[in-house]
Amino acid sequence: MDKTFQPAEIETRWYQEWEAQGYFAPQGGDRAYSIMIPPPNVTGSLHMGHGFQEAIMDALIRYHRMRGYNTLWQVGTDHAGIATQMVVERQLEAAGTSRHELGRDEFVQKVWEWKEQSGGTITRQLRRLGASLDWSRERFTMDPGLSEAVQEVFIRLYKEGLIYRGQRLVNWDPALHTAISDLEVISEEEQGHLWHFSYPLAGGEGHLTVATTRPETMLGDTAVAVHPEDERYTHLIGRTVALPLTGREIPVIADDYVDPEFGTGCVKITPAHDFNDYEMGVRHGLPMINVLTDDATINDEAPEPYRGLDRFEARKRIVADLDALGLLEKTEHHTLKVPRGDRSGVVIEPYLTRQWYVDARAMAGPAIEAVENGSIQFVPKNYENMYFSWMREIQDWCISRQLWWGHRIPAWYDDAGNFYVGASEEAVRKEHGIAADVALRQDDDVLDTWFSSALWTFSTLGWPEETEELKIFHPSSVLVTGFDIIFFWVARMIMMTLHFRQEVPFHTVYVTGLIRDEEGQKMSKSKGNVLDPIDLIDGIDIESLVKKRTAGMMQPRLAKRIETATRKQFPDGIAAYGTDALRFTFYSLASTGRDIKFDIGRIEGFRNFCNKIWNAARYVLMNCENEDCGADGSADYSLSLADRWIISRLQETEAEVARALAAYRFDHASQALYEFIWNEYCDWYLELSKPVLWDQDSSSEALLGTRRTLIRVLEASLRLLHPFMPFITEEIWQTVAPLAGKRGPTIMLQPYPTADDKAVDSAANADIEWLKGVIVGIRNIRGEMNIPPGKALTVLLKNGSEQDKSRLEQNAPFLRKLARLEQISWLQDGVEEPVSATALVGDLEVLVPMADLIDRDAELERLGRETEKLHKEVARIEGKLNNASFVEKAPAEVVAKERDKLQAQQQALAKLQEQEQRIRQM
RNA sequence: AGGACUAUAGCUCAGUUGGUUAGAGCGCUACCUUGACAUGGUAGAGGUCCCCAGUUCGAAUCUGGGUAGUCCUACCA
Repeated sequence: MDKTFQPAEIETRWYQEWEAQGYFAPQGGDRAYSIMIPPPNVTGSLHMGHGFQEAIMDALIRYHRMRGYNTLWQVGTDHAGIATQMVVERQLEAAGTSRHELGRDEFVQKVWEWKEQSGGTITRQLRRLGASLDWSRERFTMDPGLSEAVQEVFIRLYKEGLIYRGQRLVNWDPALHTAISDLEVISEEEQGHLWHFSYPLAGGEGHLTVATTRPETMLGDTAVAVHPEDERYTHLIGRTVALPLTGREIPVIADDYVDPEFGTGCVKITPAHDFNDYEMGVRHGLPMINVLTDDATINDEAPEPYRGLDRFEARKRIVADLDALGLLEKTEHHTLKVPRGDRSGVVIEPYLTRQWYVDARAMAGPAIEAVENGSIQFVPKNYENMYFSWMREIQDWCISRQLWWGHRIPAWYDDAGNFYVGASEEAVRKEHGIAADVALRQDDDVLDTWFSSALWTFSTLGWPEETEELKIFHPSSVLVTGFDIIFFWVARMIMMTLHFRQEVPFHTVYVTGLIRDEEGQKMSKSKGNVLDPIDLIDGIDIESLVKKRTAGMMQPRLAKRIETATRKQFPDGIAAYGTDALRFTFYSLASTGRDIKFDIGRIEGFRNFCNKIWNAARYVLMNCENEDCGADGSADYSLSLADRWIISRLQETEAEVARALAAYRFDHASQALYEFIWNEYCDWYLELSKPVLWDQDSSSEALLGTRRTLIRVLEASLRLLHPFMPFITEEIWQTVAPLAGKRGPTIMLQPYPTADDKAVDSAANADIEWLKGVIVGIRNIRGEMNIPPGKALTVLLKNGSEQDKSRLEQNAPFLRKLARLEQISWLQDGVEEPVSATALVGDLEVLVPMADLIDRDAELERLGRETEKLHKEVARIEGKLNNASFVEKAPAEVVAKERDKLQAQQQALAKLQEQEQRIRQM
């Protein structure tokens, strides 16, 4: 074995082996456990959020697989309609063409080509993470099978009246030329203006003043509204105003919606271009005049001078023209929320079109109930509130998109404007008796990507067929995802699955926090703070990192800033930490309900942890290979105190890990493992094994007992750790397992260690604590007094109990080795106590005679610090016990505990003060 | 505007039902290449648990009110 752990070669070798051998496929067990991966964008690449979530899923999957569950981790990718289409369109643009030039069929063909070409990236990256996904069952949302499920769902929902087609205002993306759902609109505050315009009353005496942030929509105004009880305006209700620039007259109407306090209390109403105005238009039967085109330029409904102008150009012109007419009263600065498309970034227009909708209100009821009655539980629980509040006010879901990449809507139109929903043109003709000479044209639109994702848990298992897999693996066990897609995906999955399967899609939703950079900023390309999980695994030099972060930047200034910041943070690039270290870092940071600031320092610590494990294994193998380690169980052995103790601690660790995983506390699980392996197995147990292994006089039973324990505890620890660090554990386990009497082609399919209560040995724990106390006490004196580490000390013990005496007798060799002692013995009765530095272990006094090696003043200072601490503590407890109501009201055991504590501390204090006296008299 | 979450060591974070001498990792200081590991070992320093009030014998922990930050939802033209 190398002196340091080298992950790179090990990782690829083992992953290929596992996959080739089919270890990832479900096998065995009556109990099933399944997770459906949130399908990543097929042409995307892995980011830290993926890395984090996949690490968690893989730990759960490996844990259950090892526990003997029939375990499925379903893998697949999403066609990601808008995102993918945009990428390919950009490529076409770069090549000097466009999708419209290609035509629909050829364009879709191009997208498929792009999918074939780049679709492997993310799945390769998933493999690098060690994710034990069942690749033999890989699915894609546009596979024939899944497409069939999509069509089936659409047709059935339509026939049940839960999908309908309607004309209403939608969120229109003028750059992408498609409707999008309300979830895909991001509203953020931006600086804008509030313009006040005069609308003259028809008839010429006076005017109303309206305030607007969007002057261009005035071309489509069909009313002015005031509050019905606003005394300033009640007399005008029912009259009309002459809408400037248009020559139209529009009524003044009354509506509660108007806030008399805001602006002038008069609102211009544009039902075709504003959601609230639309509602009011419907209430009052107002005409709806659409003045925009698909591109958000002014259309022919508007007066001639404005036709063909871009909306923002039109805005300027209208303000200028109104000003010229003396109708612009004032312009105020105003911050407003501007809705932008989450993909395109352009301002979204409320736009009147015909679209397909899912009646989400009807489907939300059972979905709310499933969470209320606990059929589905969110971890952490507070996300349930978020879910409820959204579900209770859910809007109908606009599912049609004016794109070419996606599941085409299974509806056909005839020239008379009738439409028919069915599986195919033939099916539609047959069902509705449409003659062959009647032309039918399929709907041009495709479905929202989330429509197919909503079916993911059951469509991947073969639905609408009643497959065996559906029976076994559905509902799935847990969904692991970020809170940002609870509405997009989780809620819709719950609705769809309940409707079509009459069962929940999953029992638990584990909601992870967001991975942010070390300053708590969201990672984004434009901020240039993105970390690629693969770079943390393989490492990257600074030049490549800078290049990667600044590639494709539109603004050179931004690129410069990113470069400077990157060079400052990573002057030497990023080291290769390996997958296991990265994964363990994710676990250690995964406390629930909290975003994660990813600090690069953490991963280094866990890389070191890998190295520690590696070297511990080297030590164990060095002492066990080619030796009898009790693998066949034939020879007699005896267990030392240390052996019994580490076995006992292993059980406790196993219990702790199980507890943590049951609660999705990966941070606790990782911490328990880290502490056990490093602070107990390596720091203490391996050291305690040395006096046995290196002693010429050790009995063969003792040697065997120690070797046996060394190897078996290591072997079990590797299995315990495997779900979190799959690669290093497999690599070491292959060599270690046979020595521990275990065989198998892979650690992956070995049983997961479970705690054996009978092996918990509290006496051994107490004895080791004593041993540690004595050693640490002596080390402390050595460290504080600057006694050279090589100098062997003579130590005297004083005031010991019978138990102390027997403990010393049994452990003297360990003390000598670990504390570097020449001799350790009891202070003889009647012998003058030498002036010493003192450590206390309970009542036992550990004396290091000062002779000439200890500095008198240094020891006095050290004792001073100790006694000061004790003084404070004694005073604190005395205060408590002198409080009558504490003694009276606190539970007796608490009071007794305080009394014991006080006594112990007082004794300790007295002893140290005595020592202080003796030294002073020197 | 409504709601959720967060505030603990220089930094990143743990802290179960109120009773701990408030912990870990990183960083820092000193010493050490001892036959697994310097990606290491030993020892040490470092905290007004955001503030105020309350409940309680007792509060990092419970309640109320602030302050600061993050996020979600809705939105006034």
